[in-house]
Amino acid sequence: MKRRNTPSKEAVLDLLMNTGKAMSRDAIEQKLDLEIDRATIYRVLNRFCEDGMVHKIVAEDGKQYFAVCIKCDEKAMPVNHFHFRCTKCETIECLPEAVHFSVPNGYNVENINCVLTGICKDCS
Amino acid sequence: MKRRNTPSKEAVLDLLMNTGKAMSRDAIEQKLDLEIDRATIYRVLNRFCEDGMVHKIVAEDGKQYFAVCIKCDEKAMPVNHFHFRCTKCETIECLPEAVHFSVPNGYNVENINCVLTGICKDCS
DNA sequence: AAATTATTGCGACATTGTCGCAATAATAAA
DNA sequence: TTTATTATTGCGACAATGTCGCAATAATTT
Repeated sequence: MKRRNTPSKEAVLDLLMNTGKAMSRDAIEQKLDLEIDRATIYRVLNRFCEDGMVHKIVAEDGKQYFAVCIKCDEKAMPVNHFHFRCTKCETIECLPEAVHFSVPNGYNVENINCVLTGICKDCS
Repeated sequence: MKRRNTPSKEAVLDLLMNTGKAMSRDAIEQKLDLEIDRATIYRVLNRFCEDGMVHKIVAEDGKQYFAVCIKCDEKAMPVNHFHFRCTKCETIECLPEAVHFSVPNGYNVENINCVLTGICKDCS
């Protein structure tokens, strides 16, 4: 299962790196110059997630958002960080704020999904 | 807009109070003895939310889950608490763990949605 | 240049959540 | 009790999300 380099793959990754925010499939589709099929975009994104280059967040709107992890490393972003979704510009940012919590005995946490919703700095 | 008492309303509320967990529309539909239309269930639930009796969480599966707030008060549950979604029994619990965070200047938080996913005490 | 196989596009699908509209039923008024 | 008011329901329709199978395409290896 060796990965191959394709225009779709590069275009999506470039876009995610340039915007630096978490984007939904339709936002990606709109901002892209290329026309890429919906299913393909999801497959590309999910492959990125498998390879650990991208992480996925599900927001209150029930949609999946994808953000590059590299950006997180640059800013020394904690692994489990909060996300901020702006309802005006419809983007999601990774916040440099770690999620701290504890769970009762017997609970086994495998995944964390924390999203704060509101108006972001640029929009207020 | 005075609320009226209906069998649907009572049935849904009873169910939510008895299970004490956050349930999705389809889980509610299955566990219910009555047959209630999908749209009606959503309308009942959203009315509960408007009235502050129920709160809504969106999980990583992109679905909405609804939990009674009364239970939170009994246990002195913090307003913004973590939720735990078990992938085995497919239920969501309110955890007695408050969500603490801070946001950069200029950000205005209106809503909080924090879900931890994994295996719960009963299923492990 | 040919063979291998990862990737793509297309169509189809199940599912979620919402909305408008006419019919029904809960409550208030007579 | 009977009538009037209007909140609620059921139905159908709808847009949107995310997934999957399959045949065609194209990136990589031989």
